[in-house]
Amino acid sequence: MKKIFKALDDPTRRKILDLLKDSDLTAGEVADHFDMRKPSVSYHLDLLKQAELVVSVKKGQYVYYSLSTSVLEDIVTWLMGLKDSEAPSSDQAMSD
Amino acid sequence: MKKIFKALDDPTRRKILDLLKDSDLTAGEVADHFDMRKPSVSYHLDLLKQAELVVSVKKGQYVYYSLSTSVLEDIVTWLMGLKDSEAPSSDQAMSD
DNA sequence: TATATATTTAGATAATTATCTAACTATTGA
DNA sequence: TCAATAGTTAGATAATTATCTAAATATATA
Repeated sequence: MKKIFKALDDPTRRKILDLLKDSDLTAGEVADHFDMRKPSVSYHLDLLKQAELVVSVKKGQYVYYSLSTSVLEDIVTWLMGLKDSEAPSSDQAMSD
Repeated sequence: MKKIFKALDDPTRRKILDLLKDSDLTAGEVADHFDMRKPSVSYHLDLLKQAELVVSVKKGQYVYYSLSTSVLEDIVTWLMGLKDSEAPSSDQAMSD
């Protein structure tokens, strides 16, 4: 969870996720959407990968990135848990 | 959304939200749950307040904090939007 | 009124993060 | 084989963030 929250706390990374929502993209194609050097975009892609929000597949000289949103389950569950405070509090340590 | 993602990207603040899920607390009571000085906790409470994830009410010399999760709607909607648009590519077809 | 308690504000500092340039690896194709 | 292209890694730096101590504000109470 820690890494996912961190990954989501950045406008560039959130925009990358939105882009990948529409279609898989190479690292270069992702970079084309930003006014930023490629190594910086690579850095953001790496953080998204660490959070397991994206996966990458190398095809020849290209690296394709695509969304992988199964890890969002936990976060959505936690957020919904905040919303109905009357729920039985199975107090697991997601906060750390 | 920016401020909400920022507010959520910290273990102390996430734990504060979990605490407030169970009951409203004064700033001091919140601080008691952490190995951290009161001004630091006050700082975190302020960020949560800026994100409108908590509200505070002063009663005498105490300040009570409570959860205010309506702003989570947007985030949950956005997250679910990412999930829904999964797999535009060569992945497995959905089973019927 | 004076003192204690609860909380926040101000200012300093250490830690973390995002960005850059330069250099490196891997792959393609002439 | 060599040059071009795609992408990442390394190292430096600026910006942001989390923490602390000291001081300020507000309230309660003896």
